[in-house]
Amino acid sequence: MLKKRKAKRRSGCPLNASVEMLGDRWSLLIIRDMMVRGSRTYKEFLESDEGIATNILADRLQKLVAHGIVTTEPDSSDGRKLIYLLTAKGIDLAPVLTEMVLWAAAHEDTGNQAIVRQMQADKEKFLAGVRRRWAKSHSLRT
Amino acid sequence: MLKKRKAKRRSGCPLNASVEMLGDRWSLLIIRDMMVRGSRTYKEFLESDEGIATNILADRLQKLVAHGIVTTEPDSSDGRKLIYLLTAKGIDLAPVLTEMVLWAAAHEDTGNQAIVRQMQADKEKFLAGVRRRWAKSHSLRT
DNA sequence: CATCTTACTTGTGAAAAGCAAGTGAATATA
DNA sequence: TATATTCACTTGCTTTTCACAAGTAAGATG
Repeated sequence: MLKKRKAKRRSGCPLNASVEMLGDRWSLLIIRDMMVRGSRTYKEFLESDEGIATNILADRLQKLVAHGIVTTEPDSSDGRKLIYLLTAKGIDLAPVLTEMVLWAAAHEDTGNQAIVRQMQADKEKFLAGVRRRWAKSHSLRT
Repeated sequence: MLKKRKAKRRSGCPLNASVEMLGDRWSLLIIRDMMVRGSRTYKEFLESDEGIATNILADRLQKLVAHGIVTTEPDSSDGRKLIYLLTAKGIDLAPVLTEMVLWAAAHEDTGNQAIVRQMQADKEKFLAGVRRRWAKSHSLRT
């Protein structure tokens, strides 16, 4: 399969860059699964609440890896498994996810009130916690 | 054309709610145009750097209105024009846009360094400025 | 009145999403 | 060791969405 060369951007605006990498119905949910639910394997992503189709999941993971948001490594104890991990760039999306969660929680009727209240109460503390937990369990890679 | 009844959510997660409203390649750019470029009419949106197709723009505006992020009012001095305005819910997206801009600016090679530096230097001050300017010129509506 | 603007809609082909089923390597089980 | 199962995907097919070009109706302009 041919690797696509750096598809050129529609504009130089940083928001446009973000939207081109993350602006679809699945990418941010996959990142959420890694960040807050601790998902690390293909199968775990497939089992998330929203029910992503398997071919779409494969495509999104590949794009996230291509964008340097996610990396993979083989599972040392099971040769079939591939472990997906957030890079530093991926972890840096935590504030974006947080603001999106707070916005929806403020304006829509959604669930997960417990975690939302924690975010509201102290955003910075919440983010520090996410980063610390991730660093501890995975050791960040570029 | 039949109006779709409240399409049911894939899950109750607030992030999913956000992604279902904003997770596409154009919605956030339209909001950016309103928030930072001051675009208010169909024609102004059409002229944005990224070059949105006219039918897609019509569709996205309609969805943003349906989600209560944007409202419209007739232009009193030109009966052809419709003025699009952000609601309070729409303005509350400022922190989301800010974090997405800062993330891309930190990790990608993008333009608009001036505004990015201002955001970095003092996020809260920047957001307060956006809200104040908007309130002054448009008077927020729900 | 003729022309131009504005905010769309329509038609068409291409691309992406969604669903079901299948594949092949690695592992667990009898 | 033979068989079944798990895992990470592919493949094929249908449906939906996107993108580009063209067209239209209401209102403004000269």
